[in-house]
Amino acid sequence: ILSGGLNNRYWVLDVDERPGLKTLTVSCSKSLHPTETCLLKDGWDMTPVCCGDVVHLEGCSDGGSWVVGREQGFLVLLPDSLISGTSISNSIRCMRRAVLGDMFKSFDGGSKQMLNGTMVHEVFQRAATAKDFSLETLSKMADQALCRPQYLGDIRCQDSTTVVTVAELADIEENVWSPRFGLKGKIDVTARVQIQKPRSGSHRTSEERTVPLELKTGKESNSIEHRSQVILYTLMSSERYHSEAGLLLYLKTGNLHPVVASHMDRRELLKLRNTLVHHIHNCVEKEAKRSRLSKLPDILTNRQTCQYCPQKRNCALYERLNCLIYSADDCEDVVRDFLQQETGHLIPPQLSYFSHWLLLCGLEATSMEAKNGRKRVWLQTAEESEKNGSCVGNVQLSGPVTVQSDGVFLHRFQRSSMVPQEGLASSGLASGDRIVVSDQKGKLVGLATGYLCEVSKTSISCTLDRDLSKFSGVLFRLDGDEGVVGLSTHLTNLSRLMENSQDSDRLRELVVDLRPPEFIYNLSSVLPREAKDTVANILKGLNKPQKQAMKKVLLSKDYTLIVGMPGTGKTTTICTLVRILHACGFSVLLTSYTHSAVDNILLKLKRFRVGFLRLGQGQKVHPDILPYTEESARKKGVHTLSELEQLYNKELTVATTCMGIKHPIFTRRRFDFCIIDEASQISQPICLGPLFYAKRFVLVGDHQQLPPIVQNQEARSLGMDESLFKRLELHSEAVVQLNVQYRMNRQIMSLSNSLMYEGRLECGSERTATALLSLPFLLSVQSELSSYSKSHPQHDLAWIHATLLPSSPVCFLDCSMVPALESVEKGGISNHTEAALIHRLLSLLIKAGCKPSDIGVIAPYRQQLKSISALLQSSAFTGVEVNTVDRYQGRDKSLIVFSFVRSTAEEGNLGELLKDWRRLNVAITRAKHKLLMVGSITTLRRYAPVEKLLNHLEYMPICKLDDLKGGIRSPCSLVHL
DNA sequence: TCTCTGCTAAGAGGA
Repeated sequence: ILSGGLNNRYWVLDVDERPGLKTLTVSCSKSLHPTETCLLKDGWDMTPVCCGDVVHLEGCSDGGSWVVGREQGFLVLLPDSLISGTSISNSIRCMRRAVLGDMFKSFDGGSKQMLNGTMVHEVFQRAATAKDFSLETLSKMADQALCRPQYLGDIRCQDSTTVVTVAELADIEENVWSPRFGLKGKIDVTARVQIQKPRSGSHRTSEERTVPLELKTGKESNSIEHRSQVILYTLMSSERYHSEAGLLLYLKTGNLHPVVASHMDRRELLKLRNTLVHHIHNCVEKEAKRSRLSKLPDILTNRQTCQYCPQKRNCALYERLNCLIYSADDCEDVVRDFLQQETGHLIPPQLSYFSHWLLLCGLEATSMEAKNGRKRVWLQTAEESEKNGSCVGNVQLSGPVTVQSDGVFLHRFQRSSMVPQEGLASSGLASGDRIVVSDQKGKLVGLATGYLCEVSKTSISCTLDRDLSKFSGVLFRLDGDEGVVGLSTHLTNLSRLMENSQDSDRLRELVVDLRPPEFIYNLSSVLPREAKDTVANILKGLNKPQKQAMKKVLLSKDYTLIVGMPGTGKTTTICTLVRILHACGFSVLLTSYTHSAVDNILLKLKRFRVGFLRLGQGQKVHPDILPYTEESARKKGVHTLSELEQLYNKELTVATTCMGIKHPIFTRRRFDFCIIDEASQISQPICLGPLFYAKRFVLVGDHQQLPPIVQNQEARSLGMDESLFKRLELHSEAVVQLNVQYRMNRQIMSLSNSLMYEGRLECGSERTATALLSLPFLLSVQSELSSYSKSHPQHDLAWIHATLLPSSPVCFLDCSMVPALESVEKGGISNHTEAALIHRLLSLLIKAGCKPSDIGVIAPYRQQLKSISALLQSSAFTGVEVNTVDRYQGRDKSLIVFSFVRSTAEEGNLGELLKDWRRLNVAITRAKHKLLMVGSITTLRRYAPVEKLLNHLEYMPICKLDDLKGGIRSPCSLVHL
């Protein structure tokens, strides 16, 4: 989105370089006409700006020619990537460290001093808010701070002539997003101050200003880093307060330093920002059509500085990769020593693994960044965003703001009376959505974040992280916030895998070197005598492969892979496994990628009185599991470190998502086993995370079902969608297959057997094998159809009769000759004829007595779900679940209708989705009793997997809809039915 | 050519 004005955005069309001078040809118009020029000189010419970049220009433009030089103007590179103040001030010493810090985020372990700093900040901010700095109050507040649960367990103007008086606090911990300068940050204290300066005569002038005030609790260094931080806060809040100076307060000494920035200071800091953002955005580069990792800023060879750098391992790893990629190994002795010390324990294949995955993550990050929707908050007006359904504008605070127990602020907004009334409920935002609050004018961007609670026609309530009551009267906009989750967890896990430690060494052997897993041969050595009876009892309920799986896990020294084919009772198996391990006294870390998968197992486990601790945000946890969360345990009162330790150590079993491993519990606890469900859908770097905390692990999944989603095409082709489950499967001695299924009847199962499992899938019982759809009122529907046929002999309805029959569990309706062509819309691909046909079939099936809640409709494309749902609005269809293939994985329904969607008249481009065998396999294995497939065989034959399925189907009914006379040509003619 | 769920976050200080 390009624009002129205050937050202007220009596209760089051309870069002309000459010594000491860079000339950019830019345009802020979508048509790229007219163009303007921008002259960069006096050091600005070193800005790493490239063709195709978006820039923001400050200063004066004379008839379409900008000059950015020593005394005037700024250029902000890629301004929509907001860079934090601390990242920039960190880059002063070492740009390389700042870039690595952005990639490998949570790497800094923390220290006592940091914890102390956080607490002292809070005490000061509270005292300042209360305007009470008495010793008594301070010590009371300090005591309170010491008992605050979030700190528990987290172990890891001094100018003679000018007098500055802080008159009032405007805000504490104010959040600022500045799209103008491409900056973001949180300001410790925003203070209203009175500044009295001596004038040349005897008079003193006095003025009032609102300025950022930065607190420091450590040594009074008045360092360039500290002052830079203040300058950046002043700059990013300049549109709010128009201040030119800020304050730096050292709490240890009580000294207050005014920090006044010159143009030069701001200029140099913005140049640093530009360099930093350039490196962050260009971590991958193309060389002869192949992508590779880019070079980082140069390595600093200062022993003193590097010794304590939290990024030193990543720094060294990157340098080693450099040598691999660019075959340059002529480095200084100091550097060679450093590399040897940090990475000497790694062999080349391990470095390659790291390098390979870093590249994949870099590629994927590019694709994710392109889709990042957060910048809409400042680039799009509220009206534009409202049209997309991701925003509500023109709302005002209504009623008081109330503080909730968990420290969040409950706000209520209503549409301002100044603008035409329109229902809020239709906005597209729904309760539970994450939101960002900004002002309508775009001056106060990102004021607060939180969750929507309730959306009605007239008002919206939400819980926010900050109290906005002082903004009564201000017009706000609320934007849906998808958040910006980069790949820092991936990278952090990869980096940890390369660590020189026992845990990492072992995991590296298994995962990277693919060392064969080892097993012991005798169960009696692992089974405690007193647990034998209990275990034997639990085993009774299992079938043969399930029992084998249990045994294999107990005998494993490294890992076990459990292949859970569709319907084979994966959840039950995991639940039983946990019960057995629990009975043996083993501790278990139970995880999966999604909250719902974790809770599915826990819901079962709960019935067997196996205790567990569930970590994770209450908002995401299943209501019935909430009593087991840390949150609810804390409500009963946890006040001391030992109470907290007790809470964390009490249960043998701990459950959380793979991303939940940043929890402080993992700084202390190790587990005997880690079980990961859905493992075939988790990307390798994420799957590694929980494995660091367990001696042995169990991956449960099925690589014949859906793989991890990878957005970037190149990353996918380089293997990013290979899960750890798939990678380790080559060691067949570690694999147990659950092949006895209790879901599908014989005919439905045979599809999957011929498509994927080569006949290995078996029915668990004759009852499963022969179960059919129940349609109690089929007779009356049939007679209705017959009488319709009599009065309309031109419509041959034999195909409908055939389709409805419960005795034919698999049925393909071929629309090739109808024809039923797909349509490409903005939201994706859909097929209206298939949607209409499905609508009619469902009404008949429901009329025949099929319960709507027993029906699932599946399509590979979201847009098709929309067009089907739109037809199923009437209350008769309430309960029918319409969803994508991906979302149906792990679930089933008695009756499944699958819409293939794709159908083109000519040889067009085919999508990727249906080319995937695994997606098709998931789609056809969701039905228990009846599977109806709707699609155009002529088009679908071009997909290899569908072709194979169709060949198998020749033994089953395929209704060719061209056989009927007019009946389908206009599906509306079925309406009479 | 479109499938998707995870995540609070910027900063807390030392050498």
